[in-house]
Amino acid sequence: MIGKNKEKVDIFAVAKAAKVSISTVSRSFNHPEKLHPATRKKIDTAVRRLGYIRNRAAQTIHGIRSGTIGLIVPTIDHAIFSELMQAFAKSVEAHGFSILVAPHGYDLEREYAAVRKFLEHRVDGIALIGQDHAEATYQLLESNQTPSISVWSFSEDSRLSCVGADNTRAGQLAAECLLDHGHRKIGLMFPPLTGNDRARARYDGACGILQANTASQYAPGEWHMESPYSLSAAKRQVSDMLLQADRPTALLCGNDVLAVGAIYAAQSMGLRVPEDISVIGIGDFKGSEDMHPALTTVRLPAHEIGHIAGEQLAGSVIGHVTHTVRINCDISLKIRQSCAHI
Amino acid sequence: MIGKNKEKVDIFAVAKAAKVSISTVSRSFNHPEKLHPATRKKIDTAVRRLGYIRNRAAQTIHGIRSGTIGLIVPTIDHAIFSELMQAFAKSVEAHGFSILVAPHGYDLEREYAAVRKFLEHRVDGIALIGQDHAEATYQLLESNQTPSISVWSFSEDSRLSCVGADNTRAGQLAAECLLDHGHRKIGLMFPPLTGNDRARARYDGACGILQANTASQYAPGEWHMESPYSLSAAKRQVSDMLLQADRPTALLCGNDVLAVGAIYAAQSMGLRVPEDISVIGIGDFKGSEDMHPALTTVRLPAHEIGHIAGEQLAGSVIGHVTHTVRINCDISLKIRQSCAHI
DNA sequence: AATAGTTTTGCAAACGTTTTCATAAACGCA
DNA sequence: TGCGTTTATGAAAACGTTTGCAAAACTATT
Repeated sequence: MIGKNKEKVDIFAVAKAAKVSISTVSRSFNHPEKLHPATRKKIDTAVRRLGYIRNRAAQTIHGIRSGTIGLIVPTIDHAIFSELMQAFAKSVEAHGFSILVAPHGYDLEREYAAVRKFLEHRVDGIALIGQDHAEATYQLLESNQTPSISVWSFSEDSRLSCVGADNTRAGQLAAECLLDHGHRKIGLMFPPLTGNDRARARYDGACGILQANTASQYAPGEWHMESPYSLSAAKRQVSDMLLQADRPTALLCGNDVLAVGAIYAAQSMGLRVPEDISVIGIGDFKGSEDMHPALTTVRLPAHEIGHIAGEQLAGSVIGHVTHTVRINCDISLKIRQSCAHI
Repeated sequence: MIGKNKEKVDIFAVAKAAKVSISTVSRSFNHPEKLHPATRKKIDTAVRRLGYIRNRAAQTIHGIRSGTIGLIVPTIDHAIFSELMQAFAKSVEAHGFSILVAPHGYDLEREYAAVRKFLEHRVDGIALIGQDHAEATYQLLESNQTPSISVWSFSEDSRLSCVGADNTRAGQLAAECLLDHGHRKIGLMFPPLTGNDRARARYDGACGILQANTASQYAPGEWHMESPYSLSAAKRQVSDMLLQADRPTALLCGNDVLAVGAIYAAQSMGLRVPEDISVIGIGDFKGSEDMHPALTTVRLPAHEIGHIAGEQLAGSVIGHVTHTVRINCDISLKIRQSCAHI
């Protein structure tokens, strides 16, 4: 633990200190069983005394895996992705990988740049969120043999391996739930749809069901809101809408953050949820279940998705998993308190 | 964009394709101005045609920076750290770094392991959360010349450079706020204190104030709760406590997540916040302001801290910042609706 | 047309490892 | 004691870059 001498401490320094050759030192790390116990001990002591730390970069250019996996997300800063990232990180770390993260702010060009950068770092695998990516991104990934996976939305004909859930179905479930509860005047609030296949699929799913039900007045004009992915923005949006004379009896929100914002908006105006207005979300984030009223929502298993994605990606790096794999995680309607029968 | 030929495409391949030497190719990346425009163009075309991607590992062993910064956090999965990480990531990325993340689950041994691993990857800088670290971690960081920084809690005698806020003061502010509102029967709910200097400082700060006020009954026995960092756990905890005959009039929570859990607990039992029980948090996470009732809390500027930390760390990697720096970001009491006068 | 100066390019060493192959040391057995 | 094995170690090439230095190719000047 001394090792504060100016000399750079590389494998040569260790070799010298232990009076062996560098090959032996290297072997003591990679094939310790091939060493004479005494030699191993000598080396161990030298390593400790010098505070030697192996240089992965040097190993990497030798063709050995870099031991890193890249995870590119729209943003780190929101409930869904945090939960996903945590699970993903945990499972790839169990396989010994470190994880490189890059947020791109829903900008597909920046996403492309992030992929490039990660490839320069020679990551062993790359995970992206969803299926909306620049054509150049797909091409880059395809022309490289770097294993990659698309996380969060399932699709039968995804260009990449994917593990996720059926967002269209999620939107349908939410809409059906509202209809089943007797609602016909239904407002919609979704995040911006461009470059975000998850939101788009949910939206399409929901609209499909609502349109099919001729009696429902879904989202004409001001009942149809677009809100950035932010609780306070959603709250503001909904507050304005609720001021209108004719208001919907229920609100279908593209994700739980928006839904929570909607509920807070209603509550702040003195309206009761669900008596005065029903709200349904999609996602089932941490806390959605615990809030008051407990949020009715469509559960997407973020943790499970992240975990499986990590396993899959690690698996295809290590070599078990070789071909494209597509995994559809179950979603389910969680009927709680924020939707009333009408 | 063809480049799907099996041949590995390295700098030699590009050189051959462009009919120049590898030195020239290398220079075209690192000192493009030294090249004849025509040569540069030839190389550019070859690079594009072959889909060549530079190998950072090779650059790294040459002594060039790896272009990565390590960020080690207790968990990715919670509001505070997400916001911090996002801001941190954004600011270091602006300087061209990629970021390696590792969560350690509040386990200081795992934190040490993460530091080691990052050093193997030859990160250019390391950011840790708070000041509680294994002695071995500190020593490792000190014997290495890798710039490092402690984020989130400020301390005048921190061993590492730090940028953060005064958590003790935060605890004090919260306690003072409750006392000012006339509360004397005050319950406390904090996350586990070991290995978490932020929570400990807040706790000590709060208790200091409460003890100094002889009239206050702070947290005897069952008013004194410890809850893991989870909304639902906090909710359960508080629900149980509120069942007791003699209950506090106010609850001081170690962070906003716990506070929100407390509020949901009260609401679910039919109690009104703040009329029946007041709640104060610490942190001011996203959404705290928007909830109903709006959460009274002590604001710690997560975004600002993350941003400044990123700038500082990038700065000391690049070389401007050379000596230890300690930055104390302002905190402030946000009086909103969840605390009543008594 | 020759010279000096400048720009552009190439050669080769260096970076810190891993690994193949060859050699040296140790061992078991007749 | 000597032989054939087995086990442990070392020498050197390879990995994909960057860069100092020197050579070559231009430009400008006379």
